Amino acid sequence: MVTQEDRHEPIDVAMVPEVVVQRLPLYVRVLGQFASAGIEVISSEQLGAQLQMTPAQIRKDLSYFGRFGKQGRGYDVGNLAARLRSILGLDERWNAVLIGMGRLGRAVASYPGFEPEGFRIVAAFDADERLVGHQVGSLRVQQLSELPETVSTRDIKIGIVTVPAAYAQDVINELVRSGVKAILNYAPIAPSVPPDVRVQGVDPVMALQSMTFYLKD
Amino acid sequence: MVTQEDRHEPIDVAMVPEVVVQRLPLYVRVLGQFASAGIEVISSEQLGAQLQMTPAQIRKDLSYFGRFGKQGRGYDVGNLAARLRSILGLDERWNAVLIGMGRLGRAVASYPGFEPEGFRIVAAFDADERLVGHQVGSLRVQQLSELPETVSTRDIKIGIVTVPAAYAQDVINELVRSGVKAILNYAPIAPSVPPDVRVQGVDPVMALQSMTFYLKD
DNA sequence: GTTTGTGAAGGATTTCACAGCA
DNA sequence: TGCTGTGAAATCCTTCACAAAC
Repeated sequence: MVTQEDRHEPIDVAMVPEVVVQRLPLYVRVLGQFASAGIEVISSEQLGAQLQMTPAQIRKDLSYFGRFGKQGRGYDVGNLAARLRSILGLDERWNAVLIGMGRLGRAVASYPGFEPEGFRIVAAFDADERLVGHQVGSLRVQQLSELPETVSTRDIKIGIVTVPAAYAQDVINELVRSGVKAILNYAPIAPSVPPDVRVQGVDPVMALQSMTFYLKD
Repeated sequence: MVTQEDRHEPIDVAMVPEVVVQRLPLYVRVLGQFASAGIEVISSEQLGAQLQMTPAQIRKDLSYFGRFGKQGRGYDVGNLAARLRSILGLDERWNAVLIGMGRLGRAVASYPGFEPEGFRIVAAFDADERLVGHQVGSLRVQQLSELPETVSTRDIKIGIVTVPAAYAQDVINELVRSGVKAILNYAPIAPSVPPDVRVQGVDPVMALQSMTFYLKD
């Protein structure tokens, strides 16, 4: 028998505002924190207090995906976290390629935060001949010409770019041509990509630069 | 004589939407790219094409801060970049403290991207006694108890947090108590801070997690 | 002719406020 | 009673469209 709660209404991706999708990982995070603290049920009020947002926004955000709470009680922390992970596709494992094996690339390759969240870097590339063939952790650095082959045979949808700014757009173009659909860009540039490809920048300098506006008195 | 262009209308910070402030560093970036390419004048149309946004949005964003363009011509790349840098406070130098000198902290300490943009890490801290006193680049690792003193004597408004998730909220509380007003948080948590303190997270995992929503077919 | 700067219109997101359920 | 889920209202943000400037 299929109950209200069990039913997985297929989510119409286009109906969900992007800002809402951006906040989902945040909810997953904070639910994890509450779970670690042994809290099993939580209200939108409490979540809002922790995240410094209004309870209404949290409830509205969640309502795009289903009905996860119980009136008079709140949300089951573990269940809500699991549902959100599933909605985000975090119950799958995602293979990624890493391009650029300089200082930054090696730091990213050895970052221990990806694996426990289901992201695995399965191949590494560099344009520098001298690096090709070297072993970095469990990865052997490949030459860029092997990229399309690797992406398609290993079903890779994610590319991570850690090359110098001057090469980043070219590398991103290569990733796109190879069929990658999501790019995590560490290079300090504003890249151009086709509309069906997503880019997220990881850029500590830009993050600082937007805060200084509020710091100058 | 004070012309229209020279006049620095004092910007009412509260009047500027936050989204606009977030985009300013992006404009600075892309203007830099155009400058490097030897381009001296640029239209909102061209800027919009590069950034994949509408020309109207760029013009509207800039209009919050002044009138920087010339009708029929466009914007002087160098001048606009300089004006935006000044608006963001990027013509000042900003001192920052770094807390957490483990693997990630050392990588951040040696990241060469901060200095050329006016951000300088002037002090480093770690709770681990065994690290205190060690030299990391030009920084001597200090014990956390010296944080308030260092923040106030060296006029530090920015804190960079690279401690493990479990300690991050405590460290952020310490930074806030010491008087830091902007925090760059590398820890995978959603921290709470008072409303007069800004936080920006640098979180590659969350960036990936919001893209997978669109990847699952 | 070209492109800016900007009110006004349109669209998107957030918040309100309350019916409905546990 | 307490809290969710959600239409409707309010607010915020983007885009339009055009007068003014070069």
